[in-house]
Amino acid sequence: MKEPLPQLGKPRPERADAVRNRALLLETARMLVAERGATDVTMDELAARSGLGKGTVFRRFGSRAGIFQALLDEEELALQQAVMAGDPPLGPGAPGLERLIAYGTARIGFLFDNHEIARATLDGGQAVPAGESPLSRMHIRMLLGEIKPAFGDLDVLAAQLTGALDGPLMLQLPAEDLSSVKVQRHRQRLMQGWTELVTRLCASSPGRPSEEADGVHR
Amino acid sequence: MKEPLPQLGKPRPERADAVRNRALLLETARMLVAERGATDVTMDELAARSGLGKGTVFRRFGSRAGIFQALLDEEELALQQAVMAGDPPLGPGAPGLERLIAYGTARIGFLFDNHEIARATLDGGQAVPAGESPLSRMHIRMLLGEIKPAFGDLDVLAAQLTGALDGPLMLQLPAEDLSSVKVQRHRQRLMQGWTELVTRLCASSPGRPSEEADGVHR
DNA sequence: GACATAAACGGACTTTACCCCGTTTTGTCG
DNA sequence: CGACAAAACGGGGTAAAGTCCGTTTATGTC
Repeated sequence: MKEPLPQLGKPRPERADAVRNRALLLETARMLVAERGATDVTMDELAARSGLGKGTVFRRFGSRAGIFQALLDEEELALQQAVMAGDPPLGPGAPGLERLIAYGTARIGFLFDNHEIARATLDGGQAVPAGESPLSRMHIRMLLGEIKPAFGDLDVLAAQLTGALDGPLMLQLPAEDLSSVKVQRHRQRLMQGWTELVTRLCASSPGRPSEEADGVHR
Repeated sequence: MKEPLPQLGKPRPERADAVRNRALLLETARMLVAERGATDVTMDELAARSGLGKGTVFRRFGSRAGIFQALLDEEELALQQAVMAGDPPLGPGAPGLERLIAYGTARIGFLFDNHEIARATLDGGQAVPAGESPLSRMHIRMLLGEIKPAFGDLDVLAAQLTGALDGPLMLQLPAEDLSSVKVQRHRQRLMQGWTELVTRLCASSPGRPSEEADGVHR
C-alpha cells in the first residue's frame, strides 16, 4: 500500500540519510556552542566536525541563523508538548488566565536558558525574522480567546503580549553572563511582571485583591 | 585657554574630516538602501560610492549593523526632539497616560516607516542587540513613574511595554511590502491596540466605558 | 536484484564582512 | 610657520558565509 500521493501537507517524506545528517549536525552544533559559544561557531567547522560537506549544512538549514533556529525549535519541543498535552496549569485543564501566566513564566525561563542560541537566530537579512516562534503568539491568542478580556482586537493583543515576553530577552538583554546573581534576579522580576501584567489585563472587574498602598495623589 | 582635559563625557571632539565622512557615508547609505534595499547593500559598494576606503567605513560604524543603527538613530532624532521639547501630547505638558499613548503611536509609526532599516540593525552576534533604542524604554519608564499605575515593578513593566511596541515590528512582521493595504491596516490596529493596552493598564479604576457586547458565557 | 529517478552529498568557488598597518591628514603648540 | 602627536585614511589581506554543479546514494518499481 503506502500512499504515493505527495499530499500537500507532506510534499515528500525526506530521505533517511537526510534525517540522520540533520540530527548529527544539530548534535555537533550543540557541542560546538557549548565549547566555544554560539558566536564563535563557524559553518566550516561544523561541517568538518560532523564529517560532512559544507553544502550539506546549508541545504539542511539554509543559513547560519537557520541552524540556531533549528536548535531552538528542538529545545522548544518539550515546552510545546507540556503546553499541548501536559499537566495544568501549563497544559489543558486550568482556567485560561492561569494557563497564560504559566505559559509566560515558562517562556521567560526558556528564553533565559537558551538565551545565547535565541539571540543567534536573529539575522538582519531574513525574510521571516526567526527567533520568534509563531507558536508562542498562536498559543497566547488561543488562551486570550478563551479568557475573553474586554479588548477590541485579540490578535493584536496577542502580538503585543508576545512582544512583551520576547522583547526584554531578545532585544534588550545584553549577552552577558547569565549566571550572575543580578541577571537571575531579573529573570524572577520578569516572571512576576508578566503575572501582574496579564492578571491586570484580563481582570474583567476591578477586584484589585490587595496592595492599595500607593497614594491617591493625582 | 581651551580645555585640554579629556572629560569623561566627551573623550575627544572628533576630527573635522571624520565628521564630514560620516555624514557622506550615511547619505550614500541612504541612497543605496533606496535603490537596492537594505539587505543588498554591501560595504565595498558603500565605500566605493562614497569615494572612501573600506577601512574608513568600519572605523566609523564598527560593523554593517552599525551603519543601519546610525541611519535609524538619525531618523529617530526628530521623534526624540518632539518627545523632549515638542508640543503635547507627545511633548511635555500633557498628562502621563496621554503622552504614553502618543509616544507608542509615534513609535509604531516610526518603526513602520523605517522597517527595513530597523530590521537590518538586528545582528545575532552583537553584545548589545541594537535596533533597540534604550531611549524608548527610558521614556516609557519615565512616563510610568509619572502615571504611577498600581504595579510592583515599573522597570520591568517599562521593558515589557517596550517589547510590546517593538516586538510586533522587529520580530514578527515579515519583510513584506509595507505599502500593501493589509499591512497599513495592521499599522492602525497596532496603534489602536497600544492605546487600549496602556489605557487598561493605567486605569486605577475599572471604568470600562462601553462595549459590553461579549457574552457572559464562561 | 537491476533500473530509473529524484534527492542528497561534497568541496571548490565566489562573495562579503571585517582586520591590519603603512601612509596621510588634522589640530595644536612653540 | 614648522614640527609633532594623534587621529583618520586606504586598500590589500583574511576568514567565514553562502552558491554551484558534477557525483553519489536512497527509494520505489518491475
